[in-house]
Amino acid sequence: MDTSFAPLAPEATNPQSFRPEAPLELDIAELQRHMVVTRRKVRAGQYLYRNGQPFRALHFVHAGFLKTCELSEDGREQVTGFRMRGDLLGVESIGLSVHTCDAVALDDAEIWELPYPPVLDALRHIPELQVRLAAALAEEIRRDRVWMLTIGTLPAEQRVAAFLLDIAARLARLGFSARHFILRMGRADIASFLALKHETVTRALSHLERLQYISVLRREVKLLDVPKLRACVGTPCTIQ
Amino acid sequence: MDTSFAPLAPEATNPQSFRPEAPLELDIAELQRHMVVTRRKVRAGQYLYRNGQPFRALHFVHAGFLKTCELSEDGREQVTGFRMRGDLLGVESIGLSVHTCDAVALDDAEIWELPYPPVLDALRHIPELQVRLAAALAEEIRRDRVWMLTIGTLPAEQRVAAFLLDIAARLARLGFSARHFILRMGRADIASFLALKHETVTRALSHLERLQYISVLRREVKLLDVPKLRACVGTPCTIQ
DNA sequence: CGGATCTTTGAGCGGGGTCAAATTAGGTGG
DNA sequence: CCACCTAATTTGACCCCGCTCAAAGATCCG
Repeated sequence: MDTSFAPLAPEATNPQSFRPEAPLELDIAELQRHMVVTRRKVRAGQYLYRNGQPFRALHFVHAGFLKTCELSEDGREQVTGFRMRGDLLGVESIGLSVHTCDAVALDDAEIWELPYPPVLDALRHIPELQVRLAAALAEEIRRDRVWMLTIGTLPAEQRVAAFLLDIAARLARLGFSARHFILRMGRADIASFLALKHETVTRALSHLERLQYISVLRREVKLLDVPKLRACVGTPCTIQ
Repeated sequence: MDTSFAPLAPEATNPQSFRPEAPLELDIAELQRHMVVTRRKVRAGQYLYRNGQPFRALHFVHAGFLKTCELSEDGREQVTGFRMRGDLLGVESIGLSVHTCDAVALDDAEIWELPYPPVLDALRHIPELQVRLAAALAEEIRRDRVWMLTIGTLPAEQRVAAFLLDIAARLARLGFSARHFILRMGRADIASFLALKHETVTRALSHLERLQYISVLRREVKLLDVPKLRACVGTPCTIQ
């Protein structure tokens, strides 16, 4: 079996090198005709926004990788999602004056800020985009609920498999390799997102590797047997 | 201790007898000026809509109690929420042509149907309501994420306590008693929602009763010690 | 090189799941 | 109205998956 990572050149074959030509869902150019869209760099580890800070903009991820975290008053923390190029952050704060969660860059990121509430006025003049915003919010709800289903009905290893397939599919939509990628988050973040502990995630990954479904070395992942992974998470095999 | 339910007259003190005078978030009268709002009765156990059916309307709950269920292709099922008077159902399907989940009445319900997409056109003529819709969607996202936090970070008994406090708070907002109510759903539905098994929910309720935090008899619940329940779910006690 | 962080693995335990049975409520038709 | 049937709830006994605790690499950064 070839699960060695040696032949990988450090940068040339990096499966997630920057690719600005990937298509975007949102037509930013159209929006810019109606408001001031400012660009913002956020370093890995920095907060894009924090729980309690004033809500002044929607944040469109142009490049980079982030996580969103829900917090409780007594200090519990839950990763609620991972966001990448093309995702819109901050929509959960619409209707409020402050953010109710954290957004943290896991990678150096470039964010385009759509000032709020001006963005709502802009949408009023672009009825088509208004529907797009509602649709984007609805899709966020659907995504969250599919994860509720996953977490509520699948055991640890299958949650991890579902997580890998989700990341792979999203990277594929951006034009990256779905079979070979670098995780931008640590085991603890994956664990929190999947309602597990980091040791359990590690063990699940190790076991999936022993089954030859994937190969893992720290944050580098290769999907070796996607059909088996899909079967693992309950998607009936398309063949047969 | 008085945990007896004997003194309860069958209807007169029913903590959830119909109360149409409770205030609503959505101004239906305003909407009716722009579209045809049809009323619909749904019997307990019937589907309001099902996964895969065409998405033709948003559904406003005027009376009754419902659950929404997420389904997987391989037959797994997850209760994603319980909906009562004032809640808007179907928003998760905005942007799609079919529903992606089930909505089931747990009680005889009266639903006001806001035809879609006409409702979007109506919103275009009522800018204020357009923002309300986005805000309603955003609040749905926040609610889901708070449950992710609860399920991801609290053990079984505390999840059940959080569930009871949530139901109580929502009933209170509708003008019902927050201390004494009838659950409209079975143990299995609660369990699914909280990512537990029904026996675990039963045991948690029994234990909370033994602690004198609540009293339970089948679906009838009294909250005896709300501060202790709140402390249980991590809300720092407001009194010191 | 040295220290902090992240990942991996093992050993042991326990919370919650599984299986089973008893009890009770509710519905239905005689 | 009651007998019967079905479904919901409760409880016990047992077990296992995932958590806890601990320690040993591995990687990164100053």
